[in-house]
Amino acid sequence: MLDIQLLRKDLPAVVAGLKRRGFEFDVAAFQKLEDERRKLQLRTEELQARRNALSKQVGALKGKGEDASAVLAQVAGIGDEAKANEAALADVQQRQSDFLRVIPNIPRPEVPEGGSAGDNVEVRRWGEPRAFDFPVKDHVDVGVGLGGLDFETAAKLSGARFSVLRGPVARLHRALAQFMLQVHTEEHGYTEVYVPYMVSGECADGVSSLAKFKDDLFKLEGRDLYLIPTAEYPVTNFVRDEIVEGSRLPLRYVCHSPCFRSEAGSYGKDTRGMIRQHQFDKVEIVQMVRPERSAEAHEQLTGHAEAILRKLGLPYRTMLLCTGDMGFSSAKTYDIEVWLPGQNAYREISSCSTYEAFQARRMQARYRNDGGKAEPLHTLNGSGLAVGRTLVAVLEHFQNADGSVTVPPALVPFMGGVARIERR
RNA sequence: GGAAGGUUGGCCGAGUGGUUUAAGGCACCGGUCUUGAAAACCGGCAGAGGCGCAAGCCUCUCGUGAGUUCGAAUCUCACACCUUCCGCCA
Repeated sequence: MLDIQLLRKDLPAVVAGLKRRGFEFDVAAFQKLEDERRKLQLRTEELQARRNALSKQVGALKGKGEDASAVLAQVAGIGDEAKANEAALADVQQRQSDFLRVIPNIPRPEVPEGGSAGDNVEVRRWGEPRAFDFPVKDHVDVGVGLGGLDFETAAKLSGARFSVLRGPVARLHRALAQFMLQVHTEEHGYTEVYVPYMVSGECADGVSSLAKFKDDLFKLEGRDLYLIPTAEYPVTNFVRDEIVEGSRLPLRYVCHSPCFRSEAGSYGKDTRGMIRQHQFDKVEIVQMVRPERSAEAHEQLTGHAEAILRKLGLPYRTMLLCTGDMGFSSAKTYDIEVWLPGQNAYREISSCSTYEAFQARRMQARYRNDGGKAEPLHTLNGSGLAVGRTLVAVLEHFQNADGSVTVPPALVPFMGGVARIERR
């Protein structure tokens, strides 16, 4: 959520910042809520102050054994009036909060303006798409050919957008997650965490807007619990309602978890294979940092995600998302896109964002700065990486003419020494 | 599912209707002392919000929400969460 102080102090700057991402801030509605709130708050507090002062007099008089009926007569009626005003104030504050919580973050100035993915800017590229001297298959043909990918059984169990993995392909999937955890914990300084795969609505609204995006989530029937669409949901909420000592920052967590998404708005997209599923695994990296360190941490975290692809030998490019392609809570996002020979295209395999204080304000996550004051910390996260899509990239990039797949050297230790997956 | 106990500031903890302006301690910050450090001593120290040029003043918050009252951390009701025990269970 945006800083309401900033809205009061410099509304034009907020309006201009949001306009860059195509969001029209309703100035008139905000001003109306502000005026109403201010009036009610002043009146309410005045009444409360009067009631408190008079009640104190009653206490003093009764303590001395004197007659308090004159003061009691004065205070009569103030209580009811105060209560009516309190209720009206609570109502307008709720409406103001509802209004603010569906407003997206303001993009950082260096984020390019644009309306769609076509306006994203490539910032770097690593590796060369492999040249094949045989007809390239996509991951579905490679995986099914190996007997390791089975969408028919998955459909029988759960319908579309699920997959079943078998044998060495299932193990390769596990090896990828293990490898990523290994690199992030041993080389990048993250602490591994295991978390609930369901979170409360309050947690969901802490990282994004539940009101806006609840259709993208799977909700448990009759309970205020949602299946997590990413480990960002539980992990970022570690610091919800906390004041973290400044000396403990930065906090760095890595979490391997399944992710559940309804893909409500993507009915026709990527229906083939395991690119877009209702359930997929992801290794997520999360940081909580001091505000002055967040820009640097964002670059670093993006580099941590890229490192996985380099170690695997998978070509990729890194895109700076334009204002129109960014997520609701993000101030700046890099997408890492891996080369998929089967699609002859770069496809998103990681999204690395800095939220600055946007999520922290929603979550009431603060740290104690050097002056001893509590202020919102900054949160960041990125996929490091999406395991399912990494499996897709490995199957396609390392496929051989005979239908086998070479295991990337970095993964061999996690495959029990197996260097090549062949049809059995 | 049943029963009992509990929830107070960054942490621990006192507080059963009115000088409570939430005691005291720990941690933290500043200072005195010291070659330096520790100890000791002195001082500071919750959060959110409003009004104000400012100094400052005011309001709210003792798990959450209602209620009783002139006045609630304290009394009543509901709910959430935690702990322990019983039952069930991977």
